[in-house]
Amino acid sequence: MLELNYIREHKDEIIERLKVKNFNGEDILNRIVELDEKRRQTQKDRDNAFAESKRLSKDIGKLFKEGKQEQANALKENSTQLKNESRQCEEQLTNIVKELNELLTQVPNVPHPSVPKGESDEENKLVYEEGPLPDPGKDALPHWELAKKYDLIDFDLGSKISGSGFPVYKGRGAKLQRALINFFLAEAEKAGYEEIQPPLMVNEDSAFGTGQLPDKDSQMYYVEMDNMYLIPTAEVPITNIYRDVILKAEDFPVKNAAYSACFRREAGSYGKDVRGLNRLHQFDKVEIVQVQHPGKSYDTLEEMREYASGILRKLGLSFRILILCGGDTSFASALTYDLEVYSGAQQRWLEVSSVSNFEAFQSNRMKLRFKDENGKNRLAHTLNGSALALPRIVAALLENNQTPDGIKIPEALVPYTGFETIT
RNA sequence: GGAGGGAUGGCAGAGUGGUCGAUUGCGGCGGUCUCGAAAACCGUUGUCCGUUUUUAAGCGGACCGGGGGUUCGAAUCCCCCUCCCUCCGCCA
Repeated sequence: MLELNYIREHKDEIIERLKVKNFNGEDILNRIVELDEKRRQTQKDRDNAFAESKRLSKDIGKLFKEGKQEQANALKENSTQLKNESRQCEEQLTNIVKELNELLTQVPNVPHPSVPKGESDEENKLVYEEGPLPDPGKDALPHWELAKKYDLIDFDLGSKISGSGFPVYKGRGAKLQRALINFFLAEAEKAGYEEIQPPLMVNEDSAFGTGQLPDKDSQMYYVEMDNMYLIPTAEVPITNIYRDVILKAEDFPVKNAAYSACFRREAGSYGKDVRGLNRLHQFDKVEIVQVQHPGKSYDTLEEMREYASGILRKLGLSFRILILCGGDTSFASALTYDLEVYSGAQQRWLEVSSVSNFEAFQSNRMKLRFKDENGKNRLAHTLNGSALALPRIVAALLENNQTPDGIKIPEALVPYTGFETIT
């Protein structure tokens, strides 16, 4: 949610910049400014009426104490009248604020100047590439074949138990998952992130705070009986730790890491995108979250991007980094980097990490603030990134490291798996 | 799931219809004292919205878990919800 003050003063600039996200904000922002104006006028009227009736009530109380019943009763009538007036104002005000908030929650975050205009992921901008493209050879098998061959993952079994998109990891497949999670968490700890184990279901306030609601609710699994949502990422519970919190400047940077299962409905996905591990309804991920001073959040974004890159490097995976174009940047994000690894057998790039700066967009929704040098409360900036999402890492590792003698486990991972090859 | 008790300012804890945004203690901040510190003493101490003179400050309004109601007036009375505690039941 954008700050009202900011909208008031930068309306035209915001409208212009939102075009990069293909969002036409002219009508909605004009209406917001108009409602804001109305809100302030109405509040003034209401406050004046309230102030007056408050004064009267005090007088009435005094008169009663002095035993002057009749005078008091006379004043009562005045007071009742005033109350009716102020009640009308109050009602108007409630309606105005309600509409204002509804509109405000519909405006996406303003993209950073470096975000290119574009419709879809095809227009994302390549900013970095590292390592040779892996070539496992002509006879290379895609990961779903390898998973079957070595009995690592059973997709059919998952379908039986739950449905498509819920794979069952078995034996060394399960162990590989556990090894990756431990490796990622150990790396995060080394980098100064405090580990958190969050709830996997969240309430409405939390889902709203990070921006999943009201816009993306069809992407989340919803437990109607208890009005809870299964988390699509640990970002949601972790960032919401700081909802309604006022931090001290010296708390920055707040750094948390969490492993969690993630649940996504992925309505509308189809074809090669959902083959094997490419897109799942349930998957594992280690997420890193930082809360940072507004002046430093972009340095932090670079740091987090570099951190995720470092893990890929340690796993020996070639990767590239893209800046998402406006159309592909999420509702709440101002700037997002995607990290992609090359999947040798599928011969395509797979997104394994997404690192974003939300600036004050989430903070404003969840009232995450800090006391600045002058003792004033200001909104903090929030950032998060995957470090990393497991399934596509597994896909790339299996495909790129396949040899006639089996699948080689990257050296950095061996201490965690306890085996060097899958044969 | 059933029965009961509770939710007040950073924390602890008063307040059950009338100048209560709220007694008090602790903590925090500033000061006196001191070479310095402790102790003691004095002062100060939240959040949000609006507004005025466009630093800072003053003024108006809201906020005693959340929402609604009664009343001229509610932290205090009534209703609904959430969370916490105790006991019973169930249970990984």
